Amino acid sequence: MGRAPCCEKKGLKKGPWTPEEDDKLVEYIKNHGQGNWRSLPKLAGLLRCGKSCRLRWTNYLRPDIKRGPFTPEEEKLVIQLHAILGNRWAAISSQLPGRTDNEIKNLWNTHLKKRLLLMGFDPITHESVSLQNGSLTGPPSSPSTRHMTQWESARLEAEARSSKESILSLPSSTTKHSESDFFLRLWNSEVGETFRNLDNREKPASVYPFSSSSSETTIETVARKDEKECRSSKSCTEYMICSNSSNEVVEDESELTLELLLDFPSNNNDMSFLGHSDCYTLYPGLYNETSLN
DNA sequence: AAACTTTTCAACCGCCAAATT
DNA sequence: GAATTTGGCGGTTGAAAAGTT
Repeated sequence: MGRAPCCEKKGLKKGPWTPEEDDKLVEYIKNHGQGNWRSLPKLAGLLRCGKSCRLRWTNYLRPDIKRGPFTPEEEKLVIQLHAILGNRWAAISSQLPGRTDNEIKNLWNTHLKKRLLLMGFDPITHESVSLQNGSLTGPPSSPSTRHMTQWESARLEAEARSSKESILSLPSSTTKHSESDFFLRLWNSEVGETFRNLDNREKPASVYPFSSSSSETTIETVARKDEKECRSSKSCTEYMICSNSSNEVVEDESELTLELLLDFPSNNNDMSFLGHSDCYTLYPGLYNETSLN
């Protein structure tokens, strides 16, 4: 015998919520907090399914929701995160405070997807493509493999970058340093976790030379401590996109990492490796004023 | 001004993993 | 350990709004 059913299916209201219903839901949650969505409708005097109440609250009524149109910066961030995460809307929205997964999904499907297509990019793989006979053409690759490859490549480069910095004892307080390890914090945050926890069958076979469990714990601590800073910064994703503008698939990542370590600029004053180029050039013209809505 | 088309986005649906009994 | 529900997620739908003819 399991638990009681989530709600009586009969006599429940569906469709758009009325202001009165919204008031009841907000008032109830204000007084009793969220949780136990099953009993909430009855206790709040609503003829709605608990699931419907939860959706209304999380997507519309929550006080921390940022309403209004997306800023160009937010749109850039969504595009960059989508290149890495794919259609993981909840993971993407966790990096945009005040925005819901539903809102981001709608933004993608109604604006960004079309814009990328118009710019000649496949909105699934983010690869440059051309339109022939109304269909996309370009190098074949599985979207999930593409996103995993981008993750792996970006992560390895970020780890190599981090190692280089520690070897050189670069001052940790510099802005560029915090920019460069943003990816590592993202990787060790809940977003990266969705990838780390993927079934091994989906992961490219590889060796992770810097990913000992002890270092993860340390980085995770930093990640939590700096979560606020992370969320307000877009430099990591800018870097990720930049570092993955090539379409090459990483075949031997430990070797690549070694190469990256050895490929350190001979001139120690050259800090260009920290990633400060105009990363949006991956999508040339995408954010020209004329291309914005 | 009316008819038609396209776009937007809130809400629903079904699936799945985790939790509960 | 099986059966069942819950909560969360991504995909899809359809009514309303906006745009076009």
